[in-house]
Amino acid sequence: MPSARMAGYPLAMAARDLQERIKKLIVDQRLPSGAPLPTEPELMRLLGASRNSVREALKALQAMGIVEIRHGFGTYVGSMSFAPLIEGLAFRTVAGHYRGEDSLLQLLELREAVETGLVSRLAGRLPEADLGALEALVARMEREAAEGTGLAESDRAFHATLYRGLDNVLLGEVLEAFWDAFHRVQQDLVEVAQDPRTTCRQHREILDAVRSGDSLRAERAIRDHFGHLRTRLTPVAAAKG
Amino acid sequence: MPSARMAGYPLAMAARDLQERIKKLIVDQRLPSGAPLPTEPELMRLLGASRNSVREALKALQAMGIVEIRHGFGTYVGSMSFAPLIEGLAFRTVAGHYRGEDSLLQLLELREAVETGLVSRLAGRLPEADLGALEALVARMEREAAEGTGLAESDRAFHATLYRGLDNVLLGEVLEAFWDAFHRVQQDLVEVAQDPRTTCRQHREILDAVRSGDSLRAERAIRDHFGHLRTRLTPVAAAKG
DNA sequence: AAGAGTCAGCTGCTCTAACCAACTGAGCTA
DNA sequence: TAGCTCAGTTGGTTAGAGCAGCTGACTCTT
Repeated sequence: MPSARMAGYPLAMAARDLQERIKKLIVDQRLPSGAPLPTEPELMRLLGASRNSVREALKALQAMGIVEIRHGFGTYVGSMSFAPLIEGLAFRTVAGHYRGEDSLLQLLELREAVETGLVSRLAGRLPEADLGALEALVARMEREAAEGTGLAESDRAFHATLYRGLDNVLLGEVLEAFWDAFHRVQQDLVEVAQDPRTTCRQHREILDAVRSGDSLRAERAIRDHFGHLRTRLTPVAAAKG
Repeated sequence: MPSARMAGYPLAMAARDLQERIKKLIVDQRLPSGAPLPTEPELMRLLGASRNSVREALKALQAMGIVEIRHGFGTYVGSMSFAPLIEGLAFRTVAGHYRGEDSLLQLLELREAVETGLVSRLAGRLPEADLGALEALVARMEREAAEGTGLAESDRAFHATLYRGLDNVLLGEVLEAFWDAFHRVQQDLVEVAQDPRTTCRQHREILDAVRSGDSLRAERAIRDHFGHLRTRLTPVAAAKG
């Protein structure tokens, strides 16, 4: 005989329900990121389900970034980052690519569409501190370009810093997620042979344009940057498709 | 004694690995959305893991939209939609809201930031077919406003149709995901008492602006629309926080 | 007394084995 | 032939046992 099931709950549909009830637990108790959740045995009692069902629910929540599981330590409320979005977006793009779709190009265009729209609003409105940080990043990129080391991390930081000026954490995270997904897939799928010096020049132009306050020039700078990436991408993607 | 583990794999880390290997299976075999995956017993043999571990991996993949599980039927490659993104975004917003953050406002601003940037590029470039569809949608909204029925679905369709003109499926899906997340959270958290006639007027203005080809006017129309939503939102959100 | 090693106990992780529940399709019944 | 029933397949759930990582208190050494 299975178990003395708690009255009031239907016999099936445990799994989907469990997830909801765990989420409700977090919301109802106002648990902040990093707060400890009940242990697996406790959740079993609390939710009236078996260990397996509880674990499956937790695994799903973990995949959504809602919960963080640390072996031998405990389960915690997750950081609610967009790591799952990156994961999903990257997989979707890779799978599409191998099926002959231009999914990588679409991902790049998504970034371009969003960033061109945002950068024009930034032109002339960035605080001096941010401009300085961007300046330092471009300088770092130029140093890295001369040394021949990769400048991916600097590129990521540049874009992140740029849109920090919009003063919306959520937006910043989403853009970073797009960058991460694109970067990961690009590394997995194609060998990009970009000239680092060109990349530096383009970033400096973006910075100068934003500093000058010329919206149209800023937009054009971003579009040039992405356009360059796109031309580097298309033939390789087509050849691999 | 547990099991004769397959040689070549470390003793631990099965779970994270299993997900990767199932994803690899999909990619390597070029499985399109909807294609059937091996059954659970087959996956057990194939991956050399127990039923539980296989199921936990599948649950995680399901949460990411990579896999679709149908009880009594089979497991299939998922539609790779952004349903998980909606889930995660909605939960993040709800949780933040109950902790006193203005997360709902941030979500709205995210939509505003992206859409204002995009709509200016659309102005004057929308094919007549899309303009006609938008016209029909606004007409439907006006009818719904008069009848007093909800016009949420029309609003969703309007925004979706609008950005279809950008010719990027991915972008369209992301925007729809943002809309869905916002709509769901809004319904859960606050009672909005919007005047449907105002909403209609604003959508008609957006349409007219886009048709006229005046980028600035289109941008202003979108900003007005979101600004109106924002003013309806702020006091309630603050009161509930 | 202070430091380092050990071990008991928590935690989550994996496995096995059995049974429940949803769906399909072949075969029986009317 | 039309409809029903039932067996077989698939995923869903439970149970109990043992494995693996982390912590902190205890003990042994210095």
